[in-house]
Amino acid sequence: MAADSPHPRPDRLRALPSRLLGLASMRADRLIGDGLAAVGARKWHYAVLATLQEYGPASQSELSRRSGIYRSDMVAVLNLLADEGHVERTPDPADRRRNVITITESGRRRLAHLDALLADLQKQLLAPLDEHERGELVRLLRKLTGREDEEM
Amino acid sequence: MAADSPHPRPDRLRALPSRLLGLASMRADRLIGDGLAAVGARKWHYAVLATLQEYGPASQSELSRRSGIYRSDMVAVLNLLADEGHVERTPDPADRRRNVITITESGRRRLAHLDALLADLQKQLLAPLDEHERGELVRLLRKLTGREDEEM
DNA sequence: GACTAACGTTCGTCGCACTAACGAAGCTAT
DNA sequence: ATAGCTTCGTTAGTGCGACGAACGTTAGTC
Repeated sequence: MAADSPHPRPDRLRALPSRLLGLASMRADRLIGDGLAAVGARKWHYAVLATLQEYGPASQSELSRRSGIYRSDMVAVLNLLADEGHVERTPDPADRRRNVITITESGRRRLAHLDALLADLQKQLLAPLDEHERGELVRLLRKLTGREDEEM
Repeated sequence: MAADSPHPRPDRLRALPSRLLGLASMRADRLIGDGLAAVGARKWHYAVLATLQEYGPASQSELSRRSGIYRSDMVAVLNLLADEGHVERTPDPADRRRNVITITESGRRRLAHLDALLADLQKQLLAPLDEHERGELVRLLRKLTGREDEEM
């Protein structure tokens, strides 16, 4: 191999916040993605189920706004969840443009399962940090993304 | 705006570290991506130029390892940088499989320019955080991604 | 001299964020 | 009432970043 030049200065790349964020996010994505894939789920499935359970039944576009998924992509997610029997999609009698999405009993069980799995994966993800640091990281990220308003 | 439904329970989604990381990273990506695009650059160009300047000339695969870009994708990046005259790609006489990539004077100027731009963008990115918090965030991210070894 | 491995390169895949457009349905105003 | 705007679900498609497969070329190894 070529002479590894002595790198006296730790490069700026390693300290670049945007880069660190990207790196951390990539790891997280992979960890969570793989973990969920192992049980045949994707993060959107979890997001939708959780949103449904917490906010109650909603139309697809409301789900989109609440969960952050584009309504274009919501279709496929709901198709899958409906096929698996985790949600029900019924036309809204009050507004015939809308579908009302409801979580089923099976969906609740699925969500509970995924919740446990997710909790474990988050632990793995944050393993290098101690308890206080984990809290700090979450706080900082919330502040950074403008989500620090609602208390946890 | 739509009636914000009373959400009595702060949902788990908002506090999920992996999700916050993804959100923050997306914002960062966009901010930096747009900022760099405004001057016709991409983050990989910066990464490669910075790596070259800090570690000196190297083969493409070494650049890949050092900067984190896949060697498949390195080709296009170097094509562009070479076309713009920011790097030189010459065959390595010592190993004819390799190319030696060298940063040019023009590349150095470009890098300096991008450095200034990047510094500004990072400031924008971290605007919601105070000085101490920025340091903490970087520290936590480095620890999280296993890059806390080399001091900054 | 045959095997193996690394290098640069091309091509293709996968997932994600996002846009455009469209028919169906609701809302509003004149 | 009807014309015009908006919203909803849906389809299709774009762009990009991360990643894998394979190939010809070249080095090193037995």
